[in-house]
Amino acid sequence: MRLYNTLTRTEETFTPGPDNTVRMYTCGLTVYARGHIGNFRTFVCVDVLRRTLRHLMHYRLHHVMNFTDVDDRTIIGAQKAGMDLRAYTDQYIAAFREDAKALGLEPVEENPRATDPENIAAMGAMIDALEQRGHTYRSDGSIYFKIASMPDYGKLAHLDHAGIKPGARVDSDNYAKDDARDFVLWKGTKPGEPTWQVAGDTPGRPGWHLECSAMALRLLGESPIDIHTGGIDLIFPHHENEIAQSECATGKPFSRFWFHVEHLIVDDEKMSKSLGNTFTIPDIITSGHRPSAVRYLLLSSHYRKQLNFTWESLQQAEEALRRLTDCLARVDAVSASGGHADIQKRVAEAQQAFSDAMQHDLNTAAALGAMFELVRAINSAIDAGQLGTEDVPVIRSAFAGFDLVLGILSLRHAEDEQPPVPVEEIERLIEERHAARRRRDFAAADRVRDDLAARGVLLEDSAAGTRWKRK
RNA sequence: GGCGCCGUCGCCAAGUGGUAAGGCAGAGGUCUGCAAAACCUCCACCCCCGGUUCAAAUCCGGGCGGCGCCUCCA
Repeated sequence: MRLYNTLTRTEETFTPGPDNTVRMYTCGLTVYARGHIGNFRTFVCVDVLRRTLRHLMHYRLHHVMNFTDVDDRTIIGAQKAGMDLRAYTDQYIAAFREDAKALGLEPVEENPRATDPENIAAMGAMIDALEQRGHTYRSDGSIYFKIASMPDYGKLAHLDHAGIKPGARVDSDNYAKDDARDFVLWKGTKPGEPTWQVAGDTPGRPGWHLECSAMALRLLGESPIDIHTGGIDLIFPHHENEIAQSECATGKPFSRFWFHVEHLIVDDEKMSKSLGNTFTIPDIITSGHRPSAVRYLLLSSHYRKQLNFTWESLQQAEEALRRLTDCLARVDAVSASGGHADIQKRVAEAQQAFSDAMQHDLNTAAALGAMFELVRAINSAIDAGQLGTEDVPVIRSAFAGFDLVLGILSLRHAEDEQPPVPVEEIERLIEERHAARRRRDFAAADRVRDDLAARGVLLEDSAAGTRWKRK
């Protein structure tokens, strides 16, 4: 498949390692607050990459996504809450897991935390390697990476010293550095802060970038790993510095591919906690929308384009997704016997178009287009009475295949299994309404339908009977 | 100031050299007790101006507009 590589700024053919396994690392959430849907845009797009590699390309995955559970924000948050750092960050990891499930993220193979002892140890080992190779210096009890020691520093971000904005605040830390571009590997201990011992018993805590390099190499093995992913804002300085640390420590390239997801925008501004314009999954649910619609919306445009979040587009996503599930419900109700070569040909064409689109740098919008073209063909065939029970499994298996990659239909079905009104009650009311219709008491029948609609359940009559669905 | 991305129907969004996918919304029709769903029909000279080409939404140049990164950030 073709995949855009930030390192080369071109689309390249991606191939897995010799064992057909893809070793992938994703920079996960800093767990000082609940993640918002901008954060989750990245994770959903990475999930689609993961699913495409796994379910469409049939590669094996070894995918690591970390939790950053120690940094200024988590420390300050824990102090304010009067909690232990671990307990404080546990809450947000739990929230992440809930939201990830609501958005249909496939579990990844490993979710390390920066403060796990084996990861702290790996960071210490990396600092040792960097010290031995002469890439570090110490100042005020902290250990720094010396950028002047790495000739090709800046190759990912294409930024150099001259590109740094004059007068810009270069570092928010109160640590002494030789060069403004140098970054801290290990922050010297401060009173009241959590402390670990590494690198010749230096007390302190990890710098911003060290954990990802250390965990990626510890868990994924020898570099280069195959794909490193994250939000576009991580290109600089985070990923640039990860490259610096990892490559100077090992003497080998860190990652073959760099995959970056563009920002979610809201009101023409980046969605971010500092701007106060964020929405979380609980916010979405409170507003009466469904996580499946969020996932659909996030997949409706290309991952390398900014996506402007609006409630209108979320509603449009909701309706589009409904068209897909309504079609599949109609397919399930088909009772005529036989099979039809024409519709099965359309299915095969859609599968091809879907696969082509996904293999072309994850063109999810085009892949959805292929699904909708098939939906129209199927609906037309049903209306014309040209769909039989032999066609049904062919269609179902095609959509199951699409959904292994996109993960929207199964998510919606899971939501539908928990309607706002108990299923037994819905079924009882459908029976009541059915009786009313039989005695041609349409006023009573309509009342049942309207009442259910007010409670979030819609009824649809057809020759095959009455179907209910969530609003 | 440096680097990068983007501007396609009312809204969302593919297409990146061969004459504009798809979804939402809207209009008309068919079906229906009424709805809903579905189907059929209708709905775009692709921000502007030049240039290259037999041919450009797609390539080149110049504008205009928007966003991001250069500082913690998905």
